[in-house]
Amino acid sequence: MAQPRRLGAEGSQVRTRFVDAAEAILRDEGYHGISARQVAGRAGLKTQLLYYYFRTMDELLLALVQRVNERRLERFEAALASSEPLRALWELNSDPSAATLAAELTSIATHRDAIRAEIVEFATQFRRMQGEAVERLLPATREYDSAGVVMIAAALARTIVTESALGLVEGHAEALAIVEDMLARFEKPKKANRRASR
Amino acid sequence: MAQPRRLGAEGSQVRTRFVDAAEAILRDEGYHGISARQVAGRAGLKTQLLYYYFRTMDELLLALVQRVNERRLERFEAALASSEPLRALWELNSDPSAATLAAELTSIATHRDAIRAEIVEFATQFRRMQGEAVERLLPATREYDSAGVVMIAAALARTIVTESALGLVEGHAEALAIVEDMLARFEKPKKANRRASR
DNA sequence: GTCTATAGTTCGATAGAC
DNA sequence: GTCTATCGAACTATAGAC
Repeated sequence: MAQPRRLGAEGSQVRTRFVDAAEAILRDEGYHGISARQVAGRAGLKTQLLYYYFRTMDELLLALVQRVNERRLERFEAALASSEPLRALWELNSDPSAATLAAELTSIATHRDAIRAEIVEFATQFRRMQGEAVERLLPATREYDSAGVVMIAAALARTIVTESALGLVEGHAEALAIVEDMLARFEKPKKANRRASR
Repeated sequence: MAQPRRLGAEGSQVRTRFVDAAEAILRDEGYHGISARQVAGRAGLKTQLLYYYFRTMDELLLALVQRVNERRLERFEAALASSEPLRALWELNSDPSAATLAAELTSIATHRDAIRAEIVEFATQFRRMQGEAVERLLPATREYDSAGVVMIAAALARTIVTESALGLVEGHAEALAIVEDMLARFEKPKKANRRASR
């Protein structure tokens, strides 16, 4: 039992098209657009074909979450390798497309246990990795705990992206100015005075 | 036209019960539980009766949004009148019940124009009011812009609440420690050294 | 692997009796 | 103001032919 029908292979091109469509819908319309019919419609495929590749909608969403997470890890490594890793990390968290997707998936996670487990596990690890990276990047003389700074930055970045999508921008510019100030202060600490501006 | 059926009065007790039920569902289960049938079920009333009091589900949700906003304003005034207004403001933004509700309503706002307009308008005003209050509360010698600080605090508070509900807590304690430090530093500036702790 | 057909559920909303 | 009855649409998912 538990395996009534057989499924399309992981690497299948059609399977990928379904995941692509789910991602596009989540980005453009949000969680409410995610139904088997709409995903298939967007992919230009028959609704029932989706159930050949995924047992349930949860399975499709899980595949999307995993793909999103993998991509995020890759971009994280790239950010660390850049010449301004702190700024690159901030921009990774601020990427509208990725942040919107993450927010919608998190919203879905509220009432889908499998999705929630996957998201929470990854987010926990990812945030820890960011904390360790920032710990290495910031001067030892800094004022605040790395994990706390990463948490605050992540919360701010995602909030700005999701609010902007709604047309709510009050306070964004001012908050971004603070972030810019911090980045300018810490990104290239060479030997510069770290209590400079504002 | 546009007024096909007549509706129950604003002050009606039954009407309030529907709004109460919608609020409870949004708190406990999230946006996905908000359907006419489920709201009526929770209220112990017939589904069709809901449509006597509200023309559409949007109208019910709008009534809820307005009630939530009014309550928020009241609590804001109370916070300002407290002995530790900065802390009270932080706690207002961190209240799990209110923050969860706000987050779910915001999520719903994504694809409901009337709801979005109401939420965005209020949030804009409310954030501005908070900015002005903080501007008055913080010492003039402070480092950062009030509006920016309010934005960051609001984003952090809501994020911590919604993530905690999912079971994601990585970085929360560290971020809260930073907030505590700030509050301790600024809440009672009497004549104390403002570069004290850590 | 892809199709047609369809079961079974829930949804928002309305008509009309009482 | 509250009820019964119901429409039409969207939903997840399955059965079975090709």
